[in-house]
Amino acid sequence: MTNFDEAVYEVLRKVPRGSVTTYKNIANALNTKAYRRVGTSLKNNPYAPEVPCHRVVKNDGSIGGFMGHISGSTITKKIELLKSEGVEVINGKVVDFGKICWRG
DNA sequence: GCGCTTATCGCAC
DNA sequence: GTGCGATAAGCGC
Repeated sequence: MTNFDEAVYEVLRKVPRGSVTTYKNIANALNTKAYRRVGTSLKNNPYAPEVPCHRVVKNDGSIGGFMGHISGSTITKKIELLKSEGVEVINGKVVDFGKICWRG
């Protein structure tokens, strides 16, 4: 896999609606440890609707979002979308995260 | 229990 | 060749 990004998108696309995954989970799926690279690749997000970067959260269930820029423009709106899918996000954290945590 | 530091991997400059 | 970045885990206080 030359394109790390593409691999991330592919894995993320496998995540079913109403579930969330973590950077570590994706990195693990890719058999790598570049947790940070995963998010950075999601930042590019050329497959916006197909690669829901908002569906990816930290290993703790917190959105993390953008080094703390969350409240303002990026993730916040998408959180509402997540709630529409069945993923409830409160205070920037996924509810029942450990239950909807998707794992390959 | 909370906070800070170190470790890790790939990509861009 | 060096630095940086949507994290993670460990150690310290």
